[in-house]
Amino acid sequence: MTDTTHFFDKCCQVARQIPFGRVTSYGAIARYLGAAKSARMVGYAMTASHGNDVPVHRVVNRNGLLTGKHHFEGTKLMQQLLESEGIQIEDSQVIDFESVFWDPAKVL
DNA sequence: CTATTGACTACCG
DNA sequence: TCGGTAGCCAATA
Repeated sequence: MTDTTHFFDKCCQVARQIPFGRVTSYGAIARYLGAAKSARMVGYAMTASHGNDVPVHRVVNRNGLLTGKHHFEGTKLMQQLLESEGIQIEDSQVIDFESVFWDPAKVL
């Protein structure tokens, strides 16, 4: 596991630790992993982890926009999930994103 | 090994 | 404010 897959696994681990009713950004996770420029890889890892217990729906882009909604069954499924957790969504974008934002480095 | 791609981010006009 | 371009890096073909 000390290979390149390490990055992939770490992303899943962090995403799994996202508390209920909170969200985080790809860049935040990437930065925590020491690869701030690999934000895309975080999202890529999410797709691969999409079949695991990883609440990837809590991961959004830097603007709080649900860019990954297309990877779910329904484009509105991701939004519904977040709203279900008490997060307000408008036009596939997280309202008060800063308030619900969860920084991995802050807990880990 | 090379080329393409993508759930990003930052910069530019 | 907004659309297009560039840079980045790892996985996949």
